Amino acid sequence: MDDTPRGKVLSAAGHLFREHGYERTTVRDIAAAVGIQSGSLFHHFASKEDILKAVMIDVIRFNTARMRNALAEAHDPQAKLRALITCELESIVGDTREAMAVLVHCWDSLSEDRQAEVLALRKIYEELWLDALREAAKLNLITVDPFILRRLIAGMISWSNTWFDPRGSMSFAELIDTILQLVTRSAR
Amino acid sequence: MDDTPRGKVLSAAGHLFREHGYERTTVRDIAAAVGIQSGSLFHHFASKEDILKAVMIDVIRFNTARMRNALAEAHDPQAKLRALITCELESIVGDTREAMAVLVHCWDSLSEDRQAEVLALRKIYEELWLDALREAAKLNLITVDPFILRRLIAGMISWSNTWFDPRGSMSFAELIDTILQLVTRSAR
Amino acid sequence: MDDTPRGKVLSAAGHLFREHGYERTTVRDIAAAVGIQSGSLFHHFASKEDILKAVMIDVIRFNTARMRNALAEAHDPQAKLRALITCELESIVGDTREAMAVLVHCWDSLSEDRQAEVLALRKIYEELWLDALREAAKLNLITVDPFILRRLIAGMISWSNTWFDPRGSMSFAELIDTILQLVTRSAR
Amino acid sequence: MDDTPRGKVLSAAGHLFREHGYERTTVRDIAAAVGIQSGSLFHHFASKEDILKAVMIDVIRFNTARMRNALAEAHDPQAKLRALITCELESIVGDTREAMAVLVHCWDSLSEDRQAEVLALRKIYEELWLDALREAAKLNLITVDPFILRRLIAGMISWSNTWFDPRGSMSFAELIDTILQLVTRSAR
DNA sequence: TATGAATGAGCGTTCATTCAT
DNA sequence: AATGAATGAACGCTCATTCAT
Repeated sequence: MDDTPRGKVLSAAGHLFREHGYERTTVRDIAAAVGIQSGSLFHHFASKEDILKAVMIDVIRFNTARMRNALAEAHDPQAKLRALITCELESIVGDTREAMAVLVHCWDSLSEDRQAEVLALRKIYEELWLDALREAAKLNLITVDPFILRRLIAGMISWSNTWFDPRGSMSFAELIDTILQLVTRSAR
Repeated sequence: MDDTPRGKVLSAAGHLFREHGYERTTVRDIAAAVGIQSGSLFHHFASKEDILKAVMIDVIRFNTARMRNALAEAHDPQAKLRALITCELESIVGDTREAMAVLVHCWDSLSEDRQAEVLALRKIYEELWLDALREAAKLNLITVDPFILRRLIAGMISWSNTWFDPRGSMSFAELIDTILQLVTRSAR
Repeated sequence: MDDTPRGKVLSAAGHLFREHGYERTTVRDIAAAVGIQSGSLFHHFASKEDILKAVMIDVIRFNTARMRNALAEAHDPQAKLRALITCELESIVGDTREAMAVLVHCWDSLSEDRQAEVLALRKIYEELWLDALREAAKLNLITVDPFILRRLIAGMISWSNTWFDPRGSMSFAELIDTILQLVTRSAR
Repeated sequence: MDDTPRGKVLSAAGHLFREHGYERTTVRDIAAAVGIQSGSLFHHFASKEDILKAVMIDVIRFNTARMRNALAEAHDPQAKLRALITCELESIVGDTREAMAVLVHCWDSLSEDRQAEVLALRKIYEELWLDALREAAKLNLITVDPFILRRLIAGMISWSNTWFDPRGSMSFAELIDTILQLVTRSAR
């Protein structure tokens, strides 16, 4: 994705944090994956935790931007809902899969200070969801309280990284439809 | 819950693993929480990982038993579904909240051997869900494939431990109803 | 050999000390070999080191007595030399093999105080050798200084536990003859 | 001998292993003797056991080379025998005294894998001895089977580190002569 | 005597971080 | 920027010994 030293570190770290967890990954592992010495990492990042924070921030920024773009092309509430589900599923099981898994899984490894920084960006992302859900609620497209529904959807989607395989019996598009049906048919 | 040394260790470990994660919790932390020396832990458990395994096994056994009891008193598919959702939500946000969070969150900290042992018990628990969902599918109570639906439900419920507060705007009973509606109304 | 608890402990300890060394053998290993709990060992011996000391003292006493008996039946210097070599070889490769290996191998694991106690008994044993060698020197049966020769012989014999196998190409009797020849033919 | 960090560690370890044994020597003892922190040891050696292995391998290599040089200047079987005894005695009571004592005394502390590595080098060294003894046997310089005689000599020489003192009543040269006489005069 | 839970000091080893080069 | 040796605190675990029962 990114050919700079910083980008290569982040990509390797994302992969390793996801595979072995944050604390079981050593800075030597990351450095070795990039092809440098562990001491050299500290010219690019002040600490191991800062690498983790950067992985998280980058992926949130990237997916927020992608979601904004998708929403810009969706012209009714139903289409917006589909766009949101599609984008979030894509982020969870697609290209940013590893960094997203890190975001969920390694959250507690981040100090409170750094959690707050990440949370500020996350909030912007969540507002996109809540705006669309509130609009859908007004039109009775959904009946469950937007705040609650957002959390139930987040659970379904984020959990899908533990089991969904695009080469399995259910396609990516079918999964989107299934979730959308669960969420909206309940409004009939 | 359990006044034996073993029980006290497991309860303290569950709490600490959940709060700080498995690797950030030291055996000295656990011992201190119980009021013994760290070396004494090893009279009860062969290793730190065995403590983690025991936390997981105990909570699966307990919740499998509770679910069986609830199912025994549910006499139609709809009631069974409600019983399952109630039990699992109870396990996630209620009394076994901490151990259940550990089960999900610390999974990768367990060696493959031990994962297999836990998985064997987990399979029994999942069979209970799949049996009920297959029965509900036959009656068109649900339309989504039981295997897929089980995973979507698991996502919603397990994620609820990150946000649900029984003292908040939504009660425990309302949450059960909401999930049940999402799952079954989609069948209309 | 000895059916008392003390005897069983000493026999098991000798075996384990020889096989794994003193520090790699735990009191739990010894207790398990005897069929008791590790705490119970301390009703018979004040410490692990005292067990080691007892193994050493017992084997020295036993072999000193055996040597005395053999010497009593040897009526000339040549026969006495043969008796000494035979007894010491027997102790090293025969019945007391394990305890003798412990005596040599685990010597440095003993505190200086305890070493002195064992050394006092060892001195009596060595006097038996030196008396016989001095007598042989007077008759020109040997030419090397008795004190030096005793050490060279001790080296040959004690080292034999690392390689001699009575079922191998050389018999026990042949080994005795070979050593005797090396020691006495040099006098011709 | 060697001024590199590696050399200083090996020298300190040899001294300590010899004085207190392998298991009673801690990595902190070794590090303190070298003047570094215990953790820093592990930049040079992967484990404590690897330090022991390196001590053994270094001393075998060194003494094999020395023996080869000495043999190259010995032009008849008698001279070769004297060269071998001189070199081995020198290694046992002279400059490499401590490492040689470690080689014998700490053997069982080495894992089987590492023992095999050391044994491979030791075999080369022993071949030097056996070649010379076989040649001496052909000329009736010795009568005892070379294989057996090698072991009796090894016993005498290795044991000498427990008692021989060059400042004592017997000189180094006299000890060599004494052993050579015992070994060769028996052939007359 | 025997038990077995508990102690507590110490073990080999790990690892994020520093810093002279 | 990059190196790599060094740090030093902390880790999981061991084990001889004690002692209430």
